[in-house]
Amino acid sequence: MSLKVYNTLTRQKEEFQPLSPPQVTMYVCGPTVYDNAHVGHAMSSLVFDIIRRYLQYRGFTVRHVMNYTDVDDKIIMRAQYEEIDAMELAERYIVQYGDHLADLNILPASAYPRVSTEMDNIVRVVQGLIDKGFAYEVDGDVYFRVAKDDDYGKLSRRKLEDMSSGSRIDVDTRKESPMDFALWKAAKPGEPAWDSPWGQGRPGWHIECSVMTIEHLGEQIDIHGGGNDLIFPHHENEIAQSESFTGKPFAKYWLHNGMMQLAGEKMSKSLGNLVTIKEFLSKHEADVLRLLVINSSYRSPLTFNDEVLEQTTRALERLRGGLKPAFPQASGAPDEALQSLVEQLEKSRSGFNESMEDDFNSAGALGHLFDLVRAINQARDARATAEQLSESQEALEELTGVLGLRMQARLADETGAGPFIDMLLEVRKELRAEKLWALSDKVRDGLKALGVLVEDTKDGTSWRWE
RNA sequence: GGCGACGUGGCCAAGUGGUAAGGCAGGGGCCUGCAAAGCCCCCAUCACGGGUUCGAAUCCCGUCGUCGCCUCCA
Repeated sequence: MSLKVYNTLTRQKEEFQPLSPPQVTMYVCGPTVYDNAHVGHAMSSLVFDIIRRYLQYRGFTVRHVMNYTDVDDKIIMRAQYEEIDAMELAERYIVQYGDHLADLNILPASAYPRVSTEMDNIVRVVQGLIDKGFAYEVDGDVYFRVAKDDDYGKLSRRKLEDMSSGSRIDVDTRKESPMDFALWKAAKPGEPAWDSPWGQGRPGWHIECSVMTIEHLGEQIDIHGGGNDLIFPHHENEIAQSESFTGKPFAKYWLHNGMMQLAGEKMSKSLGNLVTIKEFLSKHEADVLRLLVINSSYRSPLTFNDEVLEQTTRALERLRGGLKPAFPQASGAPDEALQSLVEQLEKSRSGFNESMEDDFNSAGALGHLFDLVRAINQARDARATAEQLSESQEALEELTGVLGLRMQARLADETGAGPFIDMLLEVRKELRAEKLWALSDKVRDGLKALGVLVEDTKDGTSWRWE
């Protein structure tokens, strides 16, 4: 099999061939830390976590870097408003985002560089661009000279002429071209500032990612990822800076995730239509968000609303149901039942792989896992023993694990209520033996009201948190 | 205005040339004291109009609609 990935740069699926296998270098643009992160940010981190996990499952060694933008206009404005230090504000949200990543079961990156810790490198690269004629200084600002970069616009497929005509950018007459963008901005009074050959100032937005990529992964990398709202201008400018500086192709594959949609619109801070990760996790399990992401193409917009969350929660229950144990008194399933389980396991495993090979088609892969769940349930119903189910259930755990699902339902003893619930169910068992249905149902309904689902089977009664 | 993406059953969503995965919801049945869970069965011809082809949801043209980027944004 061969892995195909959709490359924004070429607008087509290409065979994935890293520069020096089995090593894969991947840089993903992280958040600007000035406020609570929302589920759209989580989506992006989840998408690239799934990609990373699949690459590792497939035998690649992934070096993964995600940055935090901790020097930025909005951080400064917010800090001034709250009357605290800008770095302190950024630190607060960096810590919070790190917690979110852990809560969401996202594998730790190899490095989390920040603008504030890369300042020397940034200055060095900006100076290098000036030296090579790709940038110029005006009144303490440094701008990238777009006209000097002959393939500028190749990622977003824009032509300079098209852009300047319809431009909404205020024309800064000091710039040679309206499309020239800032590499370094002179400090205004009261703003955080760093020393540079052009005076006190701070970096422009795009340069940090070029510098961090080169510093932490090298001048040429395999995968550069981020939301598709970053294609222009951010990634376009990264390419311009990096390739002008190094003279080499920058990232081989550009991967972009679609936007989270709330009420038909992109979820964003500026539109104010957002659900923070904190809010989400207070109401739902992390696996629900991950399953939502898995169940559609990472490149497409993702519908996010209460109805879909409800559906996804149910789907997660079903998926986990495949891991329920064999019946305690199971005596063994007939050969043909076991045979069809084995066949479905093979089909599901190969189907899963084929789907994921096709540009990480996790939704297709998930479909094959649900087929496996059904087969396991059928075998269990046919009295398969734990031993007879184990191979399939282990495969289900392995493959859902590749997608990063934890598959752990809320633990029974999490609240310490387990022994009390067990005792109630023991009493209920006696009530049922006496056929006192009204009373036994009262116990079940009462527990249900407290979030405990009671299920009777031939082999006894089990319960779980709703 | 420029560039790009998308429009599949009630909802979410795979599938990009050979006659529509999966999940949720719904209907019927089995099981069950009842329920829950599980199992079985049923439930779409793919926005619309042309065209190419033996054959199209899948390719081309047009129309309508939705969304994204062009300004900070995952």
